[in-house]
Amino acid sequence: MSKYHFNDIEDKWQKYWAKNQTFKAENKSEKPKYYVLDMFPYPSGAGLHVGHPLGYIASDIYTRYKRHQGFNVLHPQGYDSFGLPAEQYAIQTGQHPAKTTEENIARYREQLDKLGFSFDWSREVRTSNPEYYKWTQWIFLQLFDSWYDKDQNKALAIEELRVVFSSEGNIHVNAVCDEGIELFTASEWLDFSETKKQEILLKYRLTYLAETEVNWCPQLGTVLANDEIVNGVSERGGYPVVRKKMKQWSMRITAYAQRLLDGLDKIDWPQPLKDSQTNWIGRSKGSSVTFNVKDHDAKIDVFTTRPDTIFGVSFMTLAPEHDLVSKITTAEQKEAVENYIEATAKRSERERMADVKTITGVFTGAYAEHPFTGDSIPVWIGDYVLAGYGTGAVMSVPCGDQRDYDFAKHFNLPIPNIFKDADISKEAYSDKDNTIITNSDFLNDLNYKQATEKIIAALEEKGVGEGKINYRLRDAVFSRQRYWGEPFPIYYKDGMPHPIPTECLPLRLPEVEKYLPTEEGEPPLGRAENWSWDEKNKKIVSNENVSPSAVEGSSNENGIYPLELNTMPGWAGSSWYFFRYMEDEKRDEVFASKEALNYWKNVDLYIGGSEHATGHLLYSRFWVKFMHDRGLVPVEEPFKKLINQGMILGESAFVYAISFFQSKKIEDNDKELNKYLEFLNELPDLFLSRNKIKEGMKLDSMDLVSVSDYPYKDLYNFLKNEINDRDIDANEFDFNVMPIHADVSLVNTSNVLDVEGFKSWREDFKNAKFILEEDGSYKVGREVEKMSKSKYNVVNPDDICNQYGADTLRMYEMFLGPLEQAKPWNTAGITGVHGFLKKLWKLYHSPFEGCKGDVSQSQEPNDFYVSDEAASKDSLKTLHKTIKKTQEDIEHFSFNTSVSSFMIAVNELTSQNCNSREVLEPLAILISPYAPHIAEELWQKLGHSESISIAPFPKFDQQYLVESSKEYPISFNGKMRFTLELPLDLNKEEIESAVMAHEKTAQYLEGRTPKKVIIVPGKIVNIVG
RNA sequence: GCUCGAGUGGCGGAAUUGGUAGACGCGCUGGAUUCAAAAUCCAGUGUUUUAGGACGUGCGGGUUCGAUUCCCGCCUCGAGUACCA
Repeated sequence: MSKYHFNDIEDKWQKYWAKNQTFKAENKSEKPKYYVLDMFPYPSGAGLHVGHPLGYIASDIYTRYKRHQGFNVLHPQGYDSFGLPAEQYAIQTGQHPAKTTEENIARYREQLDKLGFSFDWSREVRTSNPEYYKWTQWIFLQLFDSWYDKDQNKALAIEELRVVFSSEGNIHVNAVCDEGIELFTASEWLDFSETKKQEILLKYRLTYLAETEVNWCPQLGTVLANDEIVNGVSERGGYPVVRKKMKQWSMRITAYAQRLLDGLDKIDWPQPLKDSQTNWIGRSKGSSVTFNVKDHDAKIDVFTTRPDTIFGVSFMTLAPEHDLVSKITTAEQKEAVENYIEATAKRSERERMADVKTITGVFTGAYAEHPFTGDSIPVWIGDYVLAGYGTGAVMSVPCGDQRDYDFAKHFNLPIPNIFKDADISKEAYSDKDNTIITNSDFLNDLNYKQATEKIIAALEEKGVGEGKINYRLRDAVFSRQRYWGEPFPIYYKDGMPHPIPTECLPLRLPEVEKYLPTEEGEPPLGRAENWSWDEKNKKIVSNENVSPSAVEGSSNENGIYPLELNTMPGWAGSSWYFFRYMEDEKRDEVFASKEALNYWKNVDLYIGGSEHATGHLLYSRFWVKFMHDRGLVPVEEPFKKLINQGMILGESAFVYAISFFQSKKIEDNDKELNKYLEFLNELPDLFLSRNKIKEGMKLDSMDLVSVSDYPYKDLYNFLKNEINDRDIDANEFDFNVMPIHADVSLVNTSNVLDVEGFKSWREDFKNAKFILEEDGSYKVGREVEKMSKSKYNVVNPDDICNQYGADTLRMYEMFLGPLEQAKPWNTAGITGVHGFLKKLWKLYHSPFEGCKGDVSQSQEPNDFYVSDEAASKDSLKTLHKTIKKTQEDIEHFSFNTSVSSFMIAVNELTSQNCNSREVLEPLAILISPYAPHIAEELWQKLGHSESISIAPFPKFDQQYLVESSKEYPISFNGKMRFTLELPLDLNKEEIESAVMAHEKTAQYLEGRTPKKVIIVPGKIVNIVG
């Protein structure tokens, strides 16, 4: 008999798809295109758990649906294969990261293949492959070769800048560039040495080398970008991060701040994701104000969002790192200021964050001059002012800003009030909307908006400020002091970076004998012996050939120069990979051909986690905008629609370890004390079953509980037994309870622990003892947490596939709940979905009693059998209802509800004894995006020789759903009391008379006359009264 | 603190523009089948009750004939962000 042998079926079709290249996308097609992409995985050594494929399943369903709809779909997959974990592993084991990466990828691929995804693997990319990173390096050089023109609001070739410099100097150049660039004329430019020219150009390049304050992580031995730091520690590993000045490559992403903000309106992304990018970019509108420092030839520039409060300034605060500090500090204050700077530099970022309440600062002794009143304003330094934001200086208006207020209170500085009728005795008044300015000269009696307009005009007229927009977004540090990343195609000549000619790319990672920094503190590439560039012969040569004179730029140089030792960060390769997939044939010649780029354009649907909100998703948008400016790609946004899949959480299991402590008062009696300590030392590990823990008891704490007071006597009895005939009192003990993760595979669905399995699970639990429930079992506690190896709550998809099949796993993951929501995994529930697939299988096989058609054709009971006779009206209704629902659900990414509707359909068709081809054929297509293997198998049995994957999606026909009557809910005062079946063609009056004539109506009215009768034909009847 | 999201049975979750709350599945209870188990099938399953009903979508108000859905005010949980001038 033909049972549902899912393992055989799935194996068969996975082989068939691979062999026939069923899912290969065409770059030339009559069909409309559609591009579905998953955020590509980092191939970690741990392999996949059931949480990882969630997004892949969703995108695969959508992909397969689009194919049924007649689209030419591009659905590729690859690996983000450069990264820290492989390198950390290499440091520990000495294995080349390329090797472990290769192994991890093989494992990932095997796991992915088992799930039946319809990826076009012929287009796979790996960011660590030289054929791929060749183009990452190439794009880097394009950035190196570009500057940002604010007038045209786009990136232009650096060559154009040289032309402008040669003809008119830099006076009229309006570029996004380093601050404080000296002005020069055309003739001065032409007289500059080439090195000087390079130095100047570097200040304009979109990727540039500069001494910047970076986040340095000593444990990882590398700098980190802002988005790689979570709560003041490194995202990977959780190591502390300190601030340090270093010469680093940076990306001038700030040039694109406004466009990155504006572009958000044009893309269909989840609002929370857009919000977090908006916040990250952090646009604020205000103005700059310049204050002269008294008795010094110095000016303090500040940025403020409240220029209207300028008459409320009572002091100024500089960041301790501010350049002016050393210049303006008076002799008397010198020592205090220096001590303060030293103290703040020592504090790590984390300490500064954890401790926002302590107010610290020092007076510099200097005074600034108020631009309007001419008053003297004391200049302080304080670490509440950040060096990296705005100008690193603020005009402090204590009456309007809470931090300034707190600072003023703490140091007894004056708090002048410039707000009409505002109470500032307890806190600052920061309510912009109800502001009326007073005590402010020409701003008196104006509101916030009027005052702001007027003061900006006044500042501009006086030449001491202007309206300005400020962004929180910083330029992105692009150097990493690591091995396993893309080498920069850069060498250093006379201290200036020079690009490797593009025809020489890729610049391959050199071999090193260790993956650690050098003894001199250089990055790992400093260990490479052949890591110098021969400019004349255009090749990599041994470092021995570099003559010291070459580095210093003397005249007798030999043309051989040292190569850059840093590598690129993880986001380099992931910022453009979606374009690489578009190209299938000319990958050697271009990163992607014009034809491919113009055909596929951008990703129509992108699915991945929300953790990439301010990293990958922002950098990709930046690179795409840049590439668009330089004419490399036709689009300005990479991902048209984006969906964040929610995390699948694990259900951790806990056992409860008991620790005993002696509580007997023993005074100066070592012997007595030792007796107890010795006994405690010899006690085996003890675990308490879940229900033996007193309700409300504190776990994981040092609050001890007395054994003799504990309501369950098991602990006392345990001790008594262990004490045996020793001279120790079992009542003289306290204990506490520590929950410990147990591996979920040791626990069954009723939360009962496999005690023997647990003892052999870990060596240190070998002799463990257990206090069991009354029924003799050990029950674990459960808690929903992130799925992770360290919490022992990982469920492996391979196991699920072996036991239930990939189709079941796919459907179950969808069935768990809405795609975007986080939800706990519970293996127990999978039987429902598995049972559904069995029922579906049966629908095409078992000749039911009373089924239509000639049953004798079927040779055996349970053989495949589908009738060619017309389906019943009910079955057609079921089918079309399901077509409608499925289509709507897929288009709204509501995959959980469509699984329900399949279940309903199969339940209904089963009870209708339906076995008509007319219904069962389209049903197979409907289900095929979700459960492709079983659908292919049924499709083949239905007599088709081609894959079901391109069968046209069934057409919904309204006529099968037309009802002639409706079961009306009859409500009294809004409460439904009974239902009444009435023809749908009745008008309001007819419905009313039918309802009023009904005996139950009279019963519920109890003789009252209805005040009102609400009738919505086809919906409801509500009687009020 | 700020921004965003979410609160519905024992559990995961349904409910189109306000119109029969709890679809579907798990779990649980009872039954059929079986030597027994698995598997399968059937029935029941929000709470409460004096069996008519009453109460029920985080809490308190409001709009409405009618509110899980709309409005106002709170509470709790989760995510992001963190002195941003």
